[in-house]
Amino acid sequence: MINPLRGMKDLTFEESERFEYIVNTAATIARRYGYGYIETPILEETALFKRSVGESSDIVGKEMYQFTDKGENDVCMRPEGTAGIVRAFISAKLDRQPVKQKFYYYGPMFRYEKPQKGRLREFHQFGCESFGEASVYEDFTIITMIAQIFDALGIGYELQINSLGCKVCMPKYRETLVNSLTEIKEELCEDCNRRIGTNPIRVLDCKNDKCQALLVESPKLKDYLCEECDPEFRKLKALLDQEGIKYTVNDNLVRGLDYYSKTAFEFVSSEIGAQSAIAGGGRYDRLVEFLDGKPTPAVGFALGIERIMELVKMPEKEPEGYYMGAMTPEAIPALLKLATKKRLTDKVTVEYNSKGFKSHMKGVDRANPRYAVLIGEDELNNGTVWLKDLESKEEQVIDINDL
RNA sequence: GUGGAUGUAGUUCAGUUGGUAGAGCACCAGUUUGUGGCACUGGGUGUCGCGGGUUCGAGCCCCGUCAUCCACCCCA
Repeated sequence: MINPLRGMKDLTFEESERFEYIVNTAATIARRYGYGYIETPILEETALFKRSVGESSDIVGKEMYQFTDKGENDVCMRPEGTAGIVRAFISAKLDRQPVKQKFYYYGPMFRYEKPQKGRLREFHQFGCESFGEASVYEDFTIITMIAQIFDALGIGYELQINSLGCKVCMPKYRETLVNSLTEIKEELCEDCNRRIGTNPIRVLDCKNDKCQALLVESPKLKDYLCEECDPEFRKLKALLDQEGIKYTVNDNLVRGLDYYSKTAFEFVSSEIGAQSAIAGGGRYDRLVEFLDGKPTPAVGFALGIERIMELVKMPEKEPEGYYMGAMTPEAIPALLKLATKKRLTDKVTVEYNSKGFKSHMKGVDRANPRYAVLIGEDELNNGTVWLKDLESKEEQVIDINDL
């Protein structure tokens, strides 16, 4: 027997219904905010992710499904969605037009990690990317939209926000931080020491208790935000307060991907184990430019569909359509004709085996239809069908053409 | 990549000091060619993850391996 690869899952029945429900709910809301659907390739040039996500990140450093294809191209399966969308945006030369563009997408992402609860090698994200809008109002709007999606799905969450600064304030802060970290270098863990050189901001995110204790005194980004970033972050908080969206400011929320700037946020759930982030995103004003486009401000997010599947409560399923069965084999062709006609408008389940009444009724219970339609010898001879409304329990024999 | 736990029927699980596999649920058939969900009767559907080893004999003990789950790490 051939099983799915490690960390990859088949979705069927309740699970696939959950998946669809989440995507549909999110897409419906995203469209109300002006987002249009975009589809980009799963396979991309490896360079795309090296330049966007960043070589210092774990995602690019050790988790990519990367290989050389038959044309000797260095390619990989996308480990996240934003890079591909930004590439598509630039490929279509949309960066040359001063028009705002908003896209939503969903689909599989691939990371070669060790699987655990809420962490798969192939997983699915739904995401939105808004291009050309530099205003913090857009950051606020996108957070509001996510909150609305989770509310619609009946999911509780905690929102964490932070500001990562911009090209003016970040370099200054970074320098100060590196100096401060270098002083306590010997006491910090191995990972942190490596990060001082590659991506010092990530040191703040270290889960090691000893490191965290040492970092209490280290310079805080919020004290270094520039004249533009500081008021914007304040404005964002004021807007969230006004909207009644609860949040906590998390100084250590630095995001795992290099391309974020200014607003960064994460939606967290306490009910799904250690992998608690159910959505994350932020602003990435410089990414378009990094990927050779004209400088274009942008903000976006992605939510983890599998993680949300564990939390969502599905609406109850209403009985729907028809179950059709025959109690004599000769009646089946007539049944098929009827089914084709009804399928123009309704869901129809047809049982091809002719069998007894009781047996059919068991099939009815399984199919959960609104109506049961059976044809026996009498009905076949008279050109009628036996029809039962499973809700009202009323039953009647009617002409086959009247159904 | 590191660590811990677990692999027995479709599923959830039991299986004693080592003696050749069992229960609930589900499923199928019948009671019942014409009123379902209930009930009763009957039916086990299995490479005990895989490969070695010890033993007269292994689901059980030993070694290896694979997979799953959980945590670290990372992140959606």
